[in-house]
Parts: sequence; structure tokens; C-alpha cells
Amino acid sequence: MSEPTDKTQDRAEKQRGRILDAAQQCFIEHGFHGASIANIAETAGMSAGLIYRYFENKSAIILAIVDRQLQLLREDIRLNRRVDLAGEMVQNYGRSCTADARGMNAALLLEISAEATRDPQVAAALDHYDATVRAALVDWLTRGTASGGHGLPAAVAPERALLLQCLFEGLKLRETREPQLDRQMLASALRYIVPLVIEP
Amino acid sequence: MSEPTDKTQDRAEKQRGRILDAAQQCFIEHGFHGASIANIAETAGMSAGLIYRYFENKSAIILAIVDRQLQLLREDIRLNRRVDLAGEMVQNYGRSCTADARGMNAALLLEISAEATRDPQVAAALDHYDATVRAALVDWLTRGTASGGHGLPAAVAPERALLLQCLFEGLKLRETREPQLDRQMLASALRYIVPLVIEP
Amino acid sequence: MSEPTDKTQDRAEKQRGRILDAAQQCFIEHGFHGASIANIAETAGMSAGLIYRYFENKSAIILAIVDRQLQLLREDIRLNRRVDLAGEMVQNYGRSCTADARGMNAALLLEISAEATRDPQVAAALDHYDATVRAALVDWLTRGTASGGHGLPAAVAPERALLLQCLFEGLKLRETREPQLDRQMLASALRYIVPLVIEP
Amino acid sequence: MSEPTDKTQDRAEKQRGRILDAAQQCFIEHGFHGASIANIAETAGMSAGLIYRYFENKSAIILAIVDRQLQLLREDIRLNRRVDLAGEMVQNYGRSCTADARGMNAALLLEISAEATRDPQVAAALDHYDATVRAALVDWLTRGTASGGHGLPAAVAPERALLLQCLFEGLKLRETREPQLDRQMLASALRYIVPLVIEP
DNA sequence: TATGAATGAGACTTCATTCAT
DNA sequence: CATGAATGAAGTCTCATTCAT
Repeated sequence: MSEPTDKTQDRAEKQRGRILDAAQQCFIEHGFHGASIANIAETAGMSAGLIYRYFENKSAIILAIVDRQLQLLREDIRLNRRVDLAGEMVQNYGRSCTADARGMNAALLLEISAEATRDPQVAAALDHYDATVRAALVDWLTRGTASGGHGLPAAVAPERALLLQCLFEGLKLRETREPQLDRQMLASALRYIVPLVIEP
Repeated sequence: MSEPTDKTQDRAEKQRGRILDAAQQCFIEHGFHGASIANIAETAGMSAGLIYRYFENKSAIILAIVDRQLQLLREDIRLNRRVDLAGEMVQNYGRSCTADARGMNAALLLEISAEATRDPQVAAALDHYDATVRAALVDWLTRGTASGGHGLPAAVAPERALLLQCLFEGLKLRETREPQLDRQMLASALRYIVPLVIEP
Repeated sequence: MSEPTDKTQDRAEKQRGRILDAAQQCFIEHGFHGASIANIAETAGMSAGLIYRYFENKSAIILAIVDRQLQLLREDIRLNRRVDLAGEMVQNYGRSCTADARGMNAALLLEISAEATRDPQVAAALDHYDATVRAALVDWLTRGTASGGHGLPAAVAPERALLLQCLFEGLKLRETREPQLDRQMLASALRYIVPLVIEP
Repeated sequence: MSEPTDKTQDRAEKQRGRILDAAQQCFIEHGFHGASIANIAETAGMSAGLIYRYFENKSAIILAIVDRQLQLLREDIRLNRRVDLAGEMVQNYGRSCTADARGMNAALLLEISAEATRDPQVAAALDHYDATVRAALVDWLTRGTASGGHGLPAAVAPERALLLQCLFEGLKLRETREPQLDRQMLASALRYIVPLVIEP
């Protein structure tokens, strides 16, 4: 009957985090539908029933993961001016296959994209994610070079942003197929194409 | 009792085709795990049990679909010289969301890619598919302009092919998210970038 | 793909019957919520999954049972002129505790009545049942004595029917509590009161 | 460490009361199986765990509720001479659907009666309740008119009491189905039948 | 005394797969 | 060859009950 204290809220948030971490790992490993709640519970080191104290149902977990990725992305964009897009793409390539926080895990992106095809809520969340990335790219392309941008005219920036996004996501997809792709070649290819896209 | 005649083999092949068509449609609509055998059977206009006369199990159907896409692709490559890659990309954009045969359906590509992450057999089949596309692109880029190619030196062709493939697949992924994307902008963007990639 | 034949329909109907019989028994024994699908399946001698080929879910079974009772009642009313209501009440008393078809089982009536308090669909079906009984009673009370009725004026028949129905159901309820109630006393009591109710 | 003082006992009794009130409300609303401990706890404004300090388990709560109803009934009988049974029946009709204390709530009676069919302890408690009502009725019917009774001979009183009880409970059952029943008609019907039952 | 997080059993339900017909 | 009834395993979810705090 007492109001929830900060301490219990903290604990709850921590538990939610544990569950999401476990879920993300399981989803990457087995996919949204291949991963069972029992699976996630075991990975999180708790009983299956307990998960339902923190999430209404399985699809709420999926949504929470998409949302969390969106938060991470936003923070990433806020912190990061991305001066060297090509270099960063190469750097991150193959890294996301482990479940680290930097950039979205490639397999997870696939899973989410596939699910968005069917679940409108996931689609909406993904659209949101998408729009955020696009806006950041356009901003970066149009901003003046003085402030770290590339001074592209507003008329062409959207289409260049689209290209970059396709390239970026195509690369993510490729990560899942050729995680061992020769970095040298990748670097060379990107260093060739990215400047062509972002220079006026 | 009788040896399998050509006629019965034909019939068998036709049945397999019916099943694969139905399965493909169901997989696109509900995903590999969301589509049930009962679903597929109903779509194919046959009983669930009959499917097991033609396929060992559900994942055999998935494999067969990847294989069939590979066949279709090969035939496509054999017939098609692809003189205008950018134009074709725009033309096909958004089309694959309906279950036509030209190019792989975007949602299906997602589904298969995600599944390849877990099932090594699917991964192998997809690698095969992948390599085929890559080889065709490299061939097309290196072949002389006289025979419809672009005469790129062998040293840079692979990396350009990689770029094209990423772009192409990134575009496929985008199809699932923005099927209504402005064709004008897309055409403009591709007409700008593709020549830069394929011209020496 | 062939149309369902009479034979398969027959079988289906027989299976539905088996399931309903088993369900009725289980519901009487453990209540709607105490009886599990596994319970019913075991009683019916089949697997739990099979039940879902014949009924969409558990509450569909409940509804089907209410409906079936209604059918039985209708048939009973059609066949039966009920000349000796009091006698029949005594005769049936205590019989319904076994799951026979004659009159509704007392425990089942309780269960259904309780469920109707919460589930509007059950309530609707029960209302239907209720109205059928009431109409039959009114008809019987108003019909001329020549045709087996009691020639009550239409003005008082409804309230007498209400009394009879209350008495009848109160007696059902009592059956569950005192199945061994002295029949002599019961007969004596009913023979005293019922004529007072139905005679003008 | 300290012996239970009167004060702590009082508090305990008050807590039990709170729990029973909440439980009764929940049971009426959702049934014994549909009402969860969490439900009851929330309604009672306490934690789920605390309930187990006052009741061994859920069915102990059910038993306690039946017992409490019995207490209330006893008190009611002691205070109340019930001069006008029919009038009171009409008065109370439909009232019990709200969770007041006067007479047993109709839905609760159903729930308890149904449960008594399965749980022998509930059956025993209900029998006790039943016998108390019956005895009071018999007493009232046999007592001289001078002391508010009806002076029925002891030979017929039990069967008349039985009739009254059936009528009374049948009416309760009806309350759950037709809470809006026309009071005029009900009054008219009862005024007709009740005197016939209780007059010699 | 009181909380509410945690568990474990068990409920309903779905579905790939088999097999008698 | 073809059907679809049947099974059994597995999945999602709920809830009575316990227990550390």
C-alpha cells in the first residue's frame, strides 16, 4: 500500500534491464519466434513467471527492445559528430555480431525488420528509428563544413541520405552473411564511394 | 509397383511447385515460424499430410525455396544483360512486395537472411545465392563494353560489386519499410550514384 | 479438397458428442474452471489437442453444453404433456445427480447459473433456456383442461408460472444438498402445494 | 515474544474482517476460481503475502465466508421474528445483487452451492447453514400465533418449511437471472402462495 | 507486522508430424 | 496418391504460495 520507493523502482528497472539483455541475446540467437520465454528466463537467471511481472507479454519485450535500440541510437547521434563515416562503417563492421551496444546488432536489425512486416506496432517503432537516422544524416549533410557537416544543398541532401542509409543497411545485412569479409577491401570500397556521395 | 515414369515425375515436380508457391506466399505473409503447415496446405489447395510426401519437413521447404530462388536468379542472369542497372532497380522497387517472380521478394529476403543466421543449411544456400550474384556482377563490370560490360579492371571490380550488392540489398530492405517511397527521388539518387560506381 | 462427406461429418458429430459428454461429466464433477481440458480429454479418451479440432476453445464447450441442454429441454417439452407435475418432480428428484439426460443435472444448473453471472454469452443462452421453460409453463397453465392444461386465466398464469419455476429450481438446488431427502415427505409437500398453484 | 494481548487479537480480527469483505466482493464478481489472491489483496488494500498470515490458504477463506454468513444468519434470526415473510422476500429481491449484508448475496449463494458440490468442508458448512434456516422456519411455523408463529402442527411443519426454503432459494437463483423482474407481479405471486404454505 | 519479489506447477492452446483409411 | 484425424511436445501465460527484507 505504500508508494513505490526509489529503491524498489531501481530494482524493477534493473530487472527489466536484465530481462531485456537476456531477451536480446536470445532473439539474436534464435529469432523472435524461435526464442521462448523459458529461454529468456534461463538466460536471465530467473523463472519464466517472473518475466510477466515486468512485461505484459512477449511482444511487449520485443517492443521494449526496439525502443531501447532507438534510445541508444539517439544518444549515439547526440554524442557523435561522425566526421569519418566510411571509417566508422569499417570499424563497426562485424562488431555488431556480438551483442555490444554500439550500433544495432545486424541480426537483430534483420529480425526487427522482418517482424515489422507483420506487427504494426513494431513497424511504427522502426519507422521512428528510421526517421531519426534519416534526419541525422540530412542534418549532417546540409550543415556547413565549419560545424562538421558537408554543406550539401537542401535539394539533394535527402536523396544522398537515402543512398547512405541503403548502403549502411545493406552493409549491416552483409555483416550477417560475411562477417569475415576482408576489411581492406571494404575500407577501400567505402573510401571510394562515401566521399562521392557526401561531397557536393 | 511400377517404376516411376516421366509422367509421374512430372506430376511430382508440379506438386512440389504448387507447394513452394503456397509456402512462399505464406512465408512472406507470416514469416517462417508464423506460417503453419496447415496454412501452406490450405493455400496450396491440398491436405497437410500430402506435403510430407514431397518434403521431409518444414525446413526442407525453406531450403527448397532458397534453392528455387537461386535457380530463378541464374536463369535471370543468363537471359538478362542488365544494361541499365539503376533503371531496373527503380523499376523493380516496390514490385517485389507482391509475390512476383522478378527479383526476390523483399520480405522473403529478410526472412531468409534472418533464418540463415541460425540454420547453417539455409546459410549455405544463401551463400551460394550470394556468390552467384557477386560473380555475375563482377563479370558484368569487367567484361568489355563491346559485350555489354563496363571494362573495369579486375583489381577494383570486386569491391565495386560489393558496393552494388550492398546498395541493392539495402534498397530491398528499404522496400519493406517505405514501399511508397518517391520514385522520382529514388531514380535521381540512383542515376547519380550507380554510374559513379560502375564507371572506371 | 473434396467436400466433407456425410461419413466424415458423422464422425465429427460423434466426436463432438464424445467431447461434450466428457466435458459435462467433468464440469459436474469439478466445475467449469476446476475441470481442465486435459481432464476432459482424458475422460473422453483422446488427446487434449484433438479437442481443439472440434471446439475453438474451452468456453465454446461450455456454450455448447448449455445449448445442448436447451435442445434436450425443447424436445422434452414437445414430447411431454406433463400431466402430473408434482409427481414428476418427485420422480426426478435426486436422479439428475447422475449425468442422465432427463432434466438438467442439478450441479450443472448451478455451474451454468454461476457462470451466467459473469459471461454474457452464457447468460444469453441461459435466458433463452429460461424463456423456453416459462413459455411452456404458461402454455400449460392456460391451455384448456380438455387438452391437458389447467385453464388458468391469462392474467394470473405468468405469476403462477414464475412460482412454479422458482419452486422447481429451488428443488434442483436442494437436490445438490440433500440428495437423500425423504421422498415421502417431498411427495407430500409437493402434492399439497402444486395443486394450489395450478388450480384456478 | 509477547503474549497476544486483547488489542492484537482485536486487530487480527479486524484484519480478517477486511480480508473477508474483500474476498466476498471478489468472489461475487469473479467466482471462487476467477478471483485471485492478488485481486482480493488489492481490494482489501493490503499485500498478497499478508493474507496468508490470517488464512492458511484460499479455500480457508471460502470456508470462513460461509461461516461468517452463518453467523450473520443466526444473528438475523435472533433479532428478527419475520412476521411478513412474503413482504420481506419482495423487499429483498434484487437487493442482494449489491454486496450488502442482509440475506446472502444471490451470486454468492450460487458460488457456495456449486463449491459445496465438490468440497466436503464447504458442503458441511453449508449443511449447517441450511439446517439453521430450516430449524428457524419450523420453529416459526409451529410456534403459537400469540408469539408471532403460525401454530402449524409439528407433523406438517417440516414439509412446509421445505417448500418455503425451496421457494426462497429458487427466488434467490432467479434474482441472478432477472434482477429487473416486475416487483408488482412478484409481490402478487408471493402474497398468493406464501399464506397457502404457512396457514394450516 | 507487512511487503511484494520470486517460484513452480499447471492451465490453455498451437502445430509439426504421423498414419489409418 | 491423398486425406485429415490424431498425437505429443512445446509455448505462452496465470496464480497460489513462500520468503527475504
